Amino acid sequence: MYRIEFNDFFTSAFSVDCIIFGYSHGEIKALLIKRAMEPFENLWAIPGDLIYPDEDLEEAAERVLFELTGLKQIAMHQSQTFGKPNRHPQGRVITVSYFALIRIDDFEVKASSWAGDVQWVSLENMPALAFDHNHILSSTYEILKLKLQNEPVCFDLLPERFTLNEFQQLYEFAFDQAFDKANFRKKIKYIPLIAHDEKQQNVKHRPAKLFSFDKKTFEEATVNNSYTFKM
Amino acid sequence: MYRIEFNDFFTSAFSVDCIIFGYSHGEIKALLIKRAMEPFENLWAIPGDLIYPDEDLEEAAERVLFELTGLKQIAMHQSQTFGKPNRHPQGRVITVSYFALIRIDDFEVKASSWAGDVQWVSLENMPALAFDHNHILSSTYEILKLKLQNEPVCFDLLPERFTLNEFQQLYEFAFDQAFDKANFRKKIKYIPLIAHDEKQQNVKHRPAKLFSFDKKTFEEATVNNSYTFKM
DNA sequence: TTAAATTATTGTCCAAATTACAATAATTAG
DNA sequence: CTAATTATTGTAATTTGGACAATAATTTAA
Repeated sequence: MYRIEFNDFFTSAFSVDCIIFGYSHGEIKALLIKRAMEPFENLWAIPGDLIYPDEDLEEAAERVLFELTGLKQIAMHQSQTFGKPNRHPQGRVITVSYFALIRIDDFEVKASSWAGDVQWVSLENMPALAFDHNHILSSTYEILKLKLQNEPVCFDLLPERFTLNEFQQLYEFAFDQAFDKANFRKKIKYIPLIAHDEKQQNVKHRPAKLFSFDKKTFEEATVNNSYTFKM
Repeated sequence: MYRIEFNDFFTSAFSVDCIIFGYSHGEIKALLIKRAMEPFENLWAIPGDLIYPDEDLEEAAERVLFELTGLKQIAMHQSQTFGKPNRHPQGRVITVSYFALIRIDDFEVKASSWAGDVQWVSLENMPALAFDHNHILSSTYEILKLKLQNEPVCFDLLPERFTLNEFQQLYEFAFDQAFDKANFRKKIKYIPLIAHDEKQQNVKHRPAKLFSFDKKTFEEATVNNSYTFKM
C-alpha cells in the first residue's frame, strides 16, 4: 500500500482575501479590484493574494490589501476559510478571508501591483466575480449582519459625525426593513453618543443634530459588564 | 530584485483540528487524544492531522476524527484558522479548526492510528496541550458560548431526554452564573419542548419531568421567521 | 414677512417581557 | 404520617417594546 510521506503534503498554498465593506449614499458596498493577470483576467475580484511561506496570516492580509488597493492601517478580522480542492484553477489554494469595515470617505484607494482597477461596488449590484468570490462575499455579508446586531461595528461604517436618521438607515438597509423613529431612539438609549452643537448642512428642511460614538465610555461600560450591545 | 515564483508558495501544508465538546456530570468537556508520535509525543492534543492535497476541508475533518477517535457521523462546523509561521515545529502548517457538540454517552470513542489514548477532559482541568492547542481550545470555547446564546446547540449536548433543571444547569455552567428557576422557565417558554410522562429516576426527592427538544416544530418556526432563539 | 411643507424630536398609551420573590405540589426517607 | 427536599406554578412591580400622536425647528415659496 502506498504510504503518503510527510513532505507530500507540502504542495499547497494559502491565500488571504480581504473583504472591505463601506457605506455611502444609503448602501453597503464592497471594495473590489479588477484582475490584470490570469487566471480570471479582467474579472472583478475580492482583493487577495498568496501568503508568503514565513508570513503570519494577519500580516499577509494587511500587506496584500495595501499592495493592491493602497489601503493601510485597517483593522481586519478573520472570518472564514474556503478550501474546495478545485477552487483555484492553478493548484490547491486554501484561502483565509479577513474582513473590515471602513468609512469610504476617510480613505483613498488606488489600484496597484496586478490590480488594474479598484472600485466600491454596491452589494445590490454585484457582477460575477473571479474564483468563488461571490460565495465568499455573500457569506461574509451574513457575518457582517450578525456583527451589526451584536457589536458596535455600525460606527466603523458611519461617518464620524452622523444623524440619528443616518444611523437608523444603516440598519434599515442591512435588515431590509423599516423601523419606527421614536422606537429606534429608545432602543439606542444606552449606547453612549456625544451630541454636538453642529447640525446637518445643505438639507431642504429642519437639519438634524449630529452625534458621534463615545467609544471610551462604551468600552468602560463593557469591561464593567454593565452593558452589552444588542440591536 | 528576487522575484518569488508562483511555485515557491506551494511549500505549505494544511491540517484540520476537531474540537469535540461534550457535557456530563455538570461539566463541559473536550475530547482529546494522547499523541503517540513526534512532535509532542505523549502530550495531549486536539484530534487533528494533515489534509490530503485533493481533499475538501470538511471531508478531511471527518476522516481525521474517525481515524483517531473512531467517531463518525458527527456534524462539524468550521470555526477558525490558525497560522502563526512557527506553530508547527516541522514546517509551515496552517490549521483549520472544526468543532462539534455531542452527547458523550451516545458515542463510544477508541484511540487508533497514531493516537495512543483518547479521553474526555473537563475544560476546568485542562493540562498543557501540544502545539497551540490550548489557545485553539479556549478560543473555540468562546465561540461555543456565543452559539449557546443564539442557536439551539444546547440540545446537542444534553441527553435526548432532560429535566428543565439540567437544561438550566448547562447554561449556569457555561456562563458561570445562577439563574432564577421560575424566570428561566419563562424565558424558554417559546422553545418547543415535548413533555414526556416519564420522570427522572434514582433521585432522593420529587423527580422532575423529562422533556425533549421538538426539533421539527422549532425548524418550522424558524423558516417562518416566527421565532428566533435567544438566551 | 409669513404660511406651507418637510423633517426632527419628544411624549403617551398599552401590551409584553423581565425580575424578585412567594406559594403550592409531589416525592422520598425515616 | 411527618419532615425534608426539590419541582412547579403564581403574583406583583418594573422595565421594555411597539403603534401612533403631538410638537419643534427649519427651508422654501409666495
